[in-house]
Amino acid sequence: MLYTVKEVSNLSGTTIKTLHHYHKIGLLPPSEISEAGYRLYGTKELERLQHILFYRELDLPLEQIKRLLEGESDRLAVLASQEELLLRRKERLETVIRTLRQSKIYARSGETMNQREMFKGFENEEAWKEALEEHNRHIRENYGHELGNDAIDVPEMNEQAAEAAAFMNGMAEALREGLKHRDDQVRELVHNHLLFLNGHGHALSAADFAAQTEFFLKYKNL
Amino acid sequence: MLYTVKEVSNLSGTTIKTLHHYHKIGLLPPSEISEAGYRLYGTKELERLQHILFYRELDLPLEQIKRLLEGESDRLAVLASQEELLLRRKERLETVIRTLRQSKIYARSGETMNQREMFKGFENEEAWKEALEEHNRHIRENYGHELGNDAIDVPEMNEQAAEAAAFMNGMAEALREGLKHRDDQVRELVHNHLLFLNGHGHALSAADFAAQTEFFLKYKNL
DNA sequence: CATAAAGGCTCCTCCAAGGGGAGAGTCAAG
DNA sequence: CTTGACTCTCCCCTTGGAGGAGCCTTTATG
Repeated sequence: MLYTVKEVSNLSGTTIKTLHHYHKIGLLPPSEISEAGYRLYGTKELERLQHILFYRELDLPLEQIKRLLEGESDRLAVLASQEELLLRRKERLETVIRTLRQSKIYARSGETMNQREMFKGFENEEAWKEALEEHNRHIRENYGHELGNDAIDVPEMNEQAAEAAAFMNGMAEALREGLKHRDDQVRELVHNHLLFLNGHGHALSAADFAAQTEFFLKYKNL
Repeated sequence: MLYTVKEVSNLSGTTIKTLHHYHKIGLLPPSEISEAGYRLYGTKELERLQHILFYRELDLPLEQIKRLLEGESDRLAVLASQEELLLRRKERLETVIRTLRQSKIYARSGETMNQREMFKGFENEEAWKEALEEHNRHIRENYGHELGNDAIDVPEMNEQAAEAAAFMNGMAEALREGLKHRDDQVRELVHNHLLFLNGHGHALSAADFAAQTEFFLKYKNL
């Protein structure tokens, strides 16, 4: 099966101009050229284009993409390294979003923000990696465990996260609607939460939980 | 406090050349120019630069960024709309990553992948631009009622869940290791948690949070 | 005070990654 | 065989800066 420029363009979302360009610079030559000079692309080329788009999502210069693709012919290996880079990119984006949210809080309060903090996430690559380190340290220190690069059991994490979110949302709802009417509901909510925690390696008794909440009370004036 | 080009550059991660450029095109004029012709930037300019960088993260052309910033002088409104766009961007990135993972599965199995599916997340450029257009219209008209959360934002939900899980795990860890040694750490944990909640539309003050935990105490005997 | 290093300015050229459009050939259907 | 949708090449244009030359300003130091 061979595709014309327009078909490839429609499939991939790139423009015909871009395909011309990629041909000209030798990044994506068509598999075949018809007698009339029409570019025709096959499956291999579609795969290569997909690789190119993944790399482009990371803002790599085309020249570098070309070298990367020429150096590595194993599609699976390319995909794996691209995945890692895209995840880093996502983390960067998340840092930017966190920065934005911090800025909103400061803007609302009318305070001025630390100038360094204002630009977290925008730094250049090196500073960016440092920031990631710092972030990981921050997470480690504040939340007591690695969210970073170690082997994390993702489904397990997701399950925990879903439970925690459900618990938090449930509590929030209970608070909004007035606790008095919902004693039983909240009791069950807390109970389930404790069961869940215990079922996931957190040996947390109700008494401990109460101690935790007592502890919170010391910090009313945060 | 005024900053020279180099200082702004270091703070923000932009180059001096970029600052020159933004001055030349009128996107970010310095607040003041010294007798010797040196550019000097104040806090307002840093904030504007931050806005610019947020928009640039979305690949908006500088010309459009200029118009957007000129049309809107309320920092909080700008930040709110930028947050929405960045979340959409993150969603797009997540789609791309999903596509990549799907591709890995196919590559491993040796099967060929549906050509449409191969480019999920990329093909969306048009829809993405339309969304931006729509958003621009939105910001031009009014942004008074952006607080109403209509549909459920799935990535947003996931982030909330992850934060809640991290918070819970952190607290559990702190409990296990003994709270006394970690007062400051826990204080910060709670503080960050509150910041996070506030950043996500839960108008929860420290006092409210304390009230909530007080409530927990009634259930010591679960 | 002199002097050097570091930082700043303008002006000019260059680059990547395409976009726009002209002018002309090609293909498929009626 | 004509028409409309596609395609080709060629050339110039644009965006968002980067690099460097040549010259001025500020600051630290002996």
